Formats: sequence, structure tokens, C-alpha cells
Amino acid sequence: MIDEKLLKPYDPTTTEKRIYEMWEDSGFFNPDVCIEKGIIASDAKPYVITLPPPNVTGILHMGHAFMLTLEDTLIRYHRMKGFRTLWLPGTDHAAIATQSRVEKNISKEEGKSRYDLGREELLRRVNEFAQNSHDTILSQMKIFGSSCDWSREAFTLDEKRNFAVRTAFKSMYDAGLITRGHRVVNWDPKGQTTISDDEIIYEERKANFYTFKYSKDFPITISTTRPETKVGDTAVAVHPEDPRYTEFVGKEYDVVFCGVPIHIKIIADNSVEKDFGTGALGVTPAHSKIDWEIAKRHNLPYIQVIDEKSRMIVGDERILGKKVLEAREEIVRWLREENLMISEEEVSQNVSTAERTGGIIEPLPKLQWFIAVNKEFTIPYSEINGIESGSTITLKEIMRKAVEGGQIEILPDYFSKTYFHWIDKLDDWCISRQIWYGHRIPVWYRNKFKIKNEKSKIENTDSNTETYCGMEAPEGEGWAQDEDTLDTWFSSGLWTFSTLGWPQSMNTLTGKPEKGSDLDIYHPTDVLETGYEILFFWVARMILMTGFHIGTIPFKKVYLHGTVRDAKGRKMSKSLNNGIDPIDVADKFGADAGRMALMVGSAPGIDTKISEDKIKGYKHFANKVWNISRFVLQNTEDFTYDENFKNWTEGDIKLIEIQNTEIENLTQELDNLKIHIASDRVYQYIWNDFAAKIIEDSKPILKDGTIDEKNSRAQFLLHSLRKILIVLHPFMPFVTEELWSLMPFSKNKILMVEKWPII
RNA sequence: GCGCGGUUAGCUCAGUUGGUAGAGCGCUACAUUGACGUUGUAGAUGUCACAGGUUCGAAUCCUGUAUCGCGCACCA
Repeated sequence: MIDEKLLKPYDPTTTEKRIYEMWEDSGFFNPDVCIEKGIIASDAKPYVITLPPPNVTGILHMGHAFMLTLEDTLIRYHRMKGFRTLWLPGTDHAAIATQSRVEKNISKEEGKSRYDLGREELLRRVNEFAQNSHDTILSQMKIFGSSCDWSREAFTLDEKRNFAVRTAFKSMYDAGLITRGHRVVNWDPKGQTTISDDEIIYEERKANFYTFKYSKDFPITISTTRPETKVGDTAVAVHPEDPRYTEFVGKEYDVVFCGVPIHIKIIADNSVEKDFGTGALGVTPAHSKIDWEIAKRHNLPYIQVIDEKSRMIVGDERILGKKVLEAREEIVRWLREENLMISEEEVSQNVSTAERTGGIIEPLPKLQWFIAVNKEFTIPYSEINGIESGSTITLKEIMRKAVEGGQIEILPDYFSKTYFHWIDKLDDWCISRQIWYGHRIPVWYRNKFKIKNEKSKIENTDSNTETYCGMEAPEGEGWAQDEDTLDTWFSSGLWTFSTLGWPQSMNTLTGKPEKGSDLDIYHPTDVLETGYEILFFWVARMILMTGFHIGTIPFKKVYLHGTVRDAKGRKMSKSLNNGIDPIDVADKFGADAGRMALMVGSAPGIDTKISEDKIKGYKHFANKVWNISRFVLQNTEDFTYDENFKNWTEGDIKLIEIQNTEIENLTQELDNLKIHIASDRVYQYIWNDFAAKIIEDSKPILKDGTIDEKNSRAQFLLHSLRKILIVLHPFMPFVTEELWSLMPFSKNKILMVEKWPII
């Protein structure tokens, strides 16, 4: 008898939740359980994906749904192929992103800042928010069918990961790769923290380009878009071979610039372009990275004239205490009044803004922690091609060699060029942040160390300051821990191995993981599937961290998916209100339909457009599969499914061959990570070949055929349906699992762990 | 400035070593009360951005141009 469910159209909403709970109860998301229960062989090859942990900043969006779909499809496929398949889930504390989000809420609702609340209370609020986000995110992931091993779930800020972070920091500190130093860094006045170069977003804006002289008697004209910084100038740099200026090189001048006495030395430096502006550059060492470098080369002093709140800290009532933009106007007015202004020109320029807060970056000299990417060290153990154990290398070389040597393959491959290009230009990574939510820097100071955020000009590493880096606070009186926290990408960089038991599972003698530990079995992981926008932030940092700490690679393949856009190709955003909520999609069309709509035709690296029409099409498809199943069952009621049936007609043998080729091709495409083609292929076969042709042709055979013909065709339909449900399952897990449970050939087994057809 | 992509049917996009152009959606006509509210069959629409070159043969390889986009840097 046919189950009554099948007589009605497929209804995903009443099905999907029940199916997910059944999977979860089975325990088969955990590869170790699969081995225990004999589902997979105990010596099966592992297949591992570590989930890029979603930020606990709110809810999942369509991009997350895309990521989950691609990964779940790969995971389900490999699980069915008999791999020891692990999909390790987790969430990311996302330091600045989360804290600034909560700060924004607090400011809006209570009008308070983080300093009003204090460190402890703010952290309490952030943790509460993070917990809520986490819970929402997990339930959303389940709605999309994600078959992760929840027993191994991790959080970038939990205790185990904190232990890993402290361990990692200390060993990089001991190797001399993490250092503290005074440099011009990217200061975000809005977020009140430094950020790394990669967290800057450039916005093109119009600006005035002023050309002027410091004073009437000053011999050289200079240009700038930021006159307010000129009160901090200590030199004018010209090109050594610029005949216009050679006579002045080496001379020094004292001038009073808008009430501020400044001392300017004329220097010659190769970095100055003769043809830009006047060919002379006013050097402001404290507020420009380039100028800082020039100043270092020429032993020039630097004078900080802007503070952490973007206010002037020098001058008289005209500029002192004023915001930089106001001060700029004052100085421009003064230049005009004094007839020092030569010209004003409107130019478009890139303004540096902070990714998370939108604040305009103010370069400031600050004492911060850095990871030195160009500094040589000895790597004790290495499995990376081209890097010998015990050789002297740099972190940059680890990042380069791991990809260059072919151990890590990036898809699409042209992104490796972008990757190398980025490495070439890479500078030291500033890892300290003046925010409270995150991993506290495991360093303690005593004696002359002054807590930051005082309005002191420069904190320094005096010889009187004792510095201690360790896993725990040092013994003795008077130690104070560094107030700062680490860049969130520091902990994410450890993600593939910190989630698998590092560092506890490392054997310190061999430098390798203990035999039989998770780290030993499941690392390196197979595929890192993530968005191309975090290639540098995350992918590169994981390669760096894994190479340094365990001498190997974090993953073998990097699959970079594109950005999910709306039907018109616009990014989905709150302000445009063009976002599609993946949960609404699951409600309205079913998660299966949403998954297919995201996958089909979405090649790696290419942005993908999604519309309700496309999703609707795949809801129809789910129902089509439902109806195919009903047809097959209804028309084979007089026959019993025979697993070992041999008496095929010649016509059916041909169809089986075609079908086998089809499955072979599908398998190959999945193995080659061509998910966008594989998903379309399975759709094409089921609808156009199987439903439209084979089923139509079966009607007369089943009605008027000979006994043998009828028998063969009925068995073929049943066998085909079985295979169709299996090969469609990784893509559309819910509807296929539900149908499977209604089939005569399912034998009460779960489709999720059924064997992929071997041909 | 350095680097990387895209340009194929009305729309969204495939096209895997060079061999007479593909899919979905949409459109047109016909059929169908049906396993299918969500069906089937047939059909139309392409100088594969443009111009050269290599080749027996180019959407595919090379050179150049246009145009859209992305990354990095500069931003005195």
C-alpha cells in the first residue's frame, strides 16, 4: 500500500524539522559513531571540513546559507561514499564586529558608552548578546539541513581556544615573531582601537588639495589635503636629483605655523616623486606611515599633534582641542589671510575608513603588538613543500610556499595570483586591539609601565619596564596584564587545529600530533570553503599559523564562493531592504529548494544572483521528485523490489548504462568540486531524462508489454528511483530522506548513510 | 600606478586539453483532467564585446582596443 502522505503534494514545512531531528538522534553526524555502528569502516579515509565560524553578531544571511549548502553537499556526498566524514562546526566571537554592534545598541537605547559601563559590565552585555546570536545561528543552521558534528562544536573565545591562543602567542613571542613596538598604526577614532591594514576600506571622496608655504620666508612650496597635520611637520623631503631644491638640502628653518612653532629640516629622499605636486613633501612623521618611514631613515623627531579622539593637541585657541576637520578650516583660513596659499584644487582621493565602525582612520604613533612577517626564524618541523625542517625562513615564505608548492589548491585558481600579489605587498600584522571583547594579550608588565589611554604622548618600553609573556600571570608583586585584546583573526587563524585538540594533542618530542588523536586523524582538513572576501583576513592567516605551529597546511583545497546578490545584482543590505532571509526561504519554499537555487550555476569565485523565481523553480522540482516517486510506486505495486534482478530487457540495459554514465559523470564533477554543474546535472537527468522520457515511455510498456518487459521495466523504475534518491540526497537532503522512508527498498535504514552507487 | 577577472539567447549563467553554439527562467504554438495546482511536445531569438593573428578549423590560444567590475597600493 502506498503511504497516504504520497497522495498529496510535497509539503516541506511539515517534513523538514522532523527529518532533521531524526538525523540528529541517529548520531551519524559524528564520524566516530558511524564507525561504532558499523556504518563506515574503521580504517576509512577521513574527509574533513571545518566550518568557517559565523560571527555571533546576529543572524545568518543568504551568504551563510550558500556556504552551508555547499559544505553540507560535499559532506553528505563523502559520508555516503564511506569516508570518515567530519564537519566541525563553531562560531566566531568576531571581537570588534560584535563589541561595536553591542555598543551601538547600548548607545541607541541608553545613550551610554563602553566607558560609562566599564569593562566588566560591557563584557557581560556582549557575552549575553553573543550567546543569543549563537543560539539563533545554530537553529538556523539546522533549518538548512547542516549535518555538522555538534558534539565537537567550538567557539573562537571558549576556554580551549583561549588556551590555544595563549600557547600560540607565547611560542611566537619566544620565536621573536611577535614583538611590541612603537609605530604609526591605523587608529579608528570611532571604535577607539587600532586596526590592521586589511580592515581598512577605501572610500573615494572629493577633497581639496592645498598648495602653500609654511611662511613667507620659507623657500619651498608644498601641497597637502590635510593642512591641520602640518603643525606636526619636522621636515620637507625632496628628491635627491631634483635640481630645483638641491641648494636647500640640509638647511633647517624655524617657522611659526598658525601659532605653532615648528622646526623644519630639508632632506633628500628617494621616495619623493619629483612630478607629484610641487615635488616637495612636508614630512609629518607622527601622522603618516610613509612619513614615519622617512623620518626613521633621517633620524627626524616626530611630534604627535592629534589625539585618539581626532582632536588637535597643539596650538592656540584657533585649533587646540578642535576636531581635525574644524582645525583644517581654521588653518586654511589662516593660510589665505597670510597670503601663504598658492592654490586650491579639488581632487578625488581615497579616504581610509574602518571596516566595522566606518570611522575615518587617523594614523597615530602607538605602542602595539605586531607579527613580523618578514623576520627570519628557524622552523623546527615542516611538511610544507620547499621548506625543510630546521631551515631558516619567514612567515611570508610559509604562506607563499604552501600554495606555490601545490599542497594547497585555490579554486578558482586565478585567486592564487591575487593571493601572491597580496603576500608581496604584505607588511607586519598589527594584532593588538584596544577593545575588551576578545582574547586578552598574555603579557604582563611591571614598574614603569603606564596603562594606555592616558593622554600621555608616548608610552614606551623603558629598560625599567619588565615584560613577561606566559600562559598565566607571573609570580610576584606589581604585575599588570596588558589591557589589550587580540585581533579576532589571530584566534581564527588557529581554527583548523585549535578545534581538533591542539596544543594538548601535540607530542612535544616529535613535533607531531599524538597517534589516534583528533588532530592526528582529521588534520589537515580537506576543503576550506569560504567567501573570497576573506582570502587575506582568514585563509592566509590560517596558512601562516598552521605552518608555524604545526609545520603543515591547514587544508588541501580552498573553494572560494562568490557573494550572493539580489536579482538585480546588488549586494543584499539592510539599507536597500533587498535581502532575502534564508529562514523565510525555508518556510516558504523549503530548505531543499533554497539549497538548489543557491548551488545551480553558481561557479566558484563568481557572484551569484538569487531571486524568488529561481527558488520557486526548485520547489517545483522537489515536488516533481515527490510525484515521480508516487508514479513509480503506484505502477509497480504488483512487483516486488528485487535487489539482484538480472532479467533485464535489452532496452532497459541500455537505459541502465546511460544512467550509470550519468552517475559516473556526476561523481566526477563532485570530486572535482564542480558543485554548480553537478547540481544542475542531477536536476536535468531527473526531470528531462527520467521523468519526461523514461516514465512516459514506461506507460505503454507497463500496460501492454510482455511479462518479461513489464517485469524488467518495473524493476528498472524501482532501481532507478532508489539511485535517484541516493544521488540527489546530498543536494536535497530533506525530500529525499522523507521519500526514502516510504520506499520498499529502504529497509528502515537512513538514506543519509546509504552507500553512494558504486559503478 | 601594480595585479586579477567579466563581456555568450529577453533575463541569469554553463561551456573541462580548439572540432557545426548550451541549460534554466521567460516567450510562442499545440496537446493534456493527467503520477504532477508545479504537465508534455514543438518552436523562435546568438557576427559568442570589437579588431587583428595562429590554425584545415577559434567562444576557447596569442596581440591589441573598448567597456564593466574586483583586489592591492598611492592619496605630499
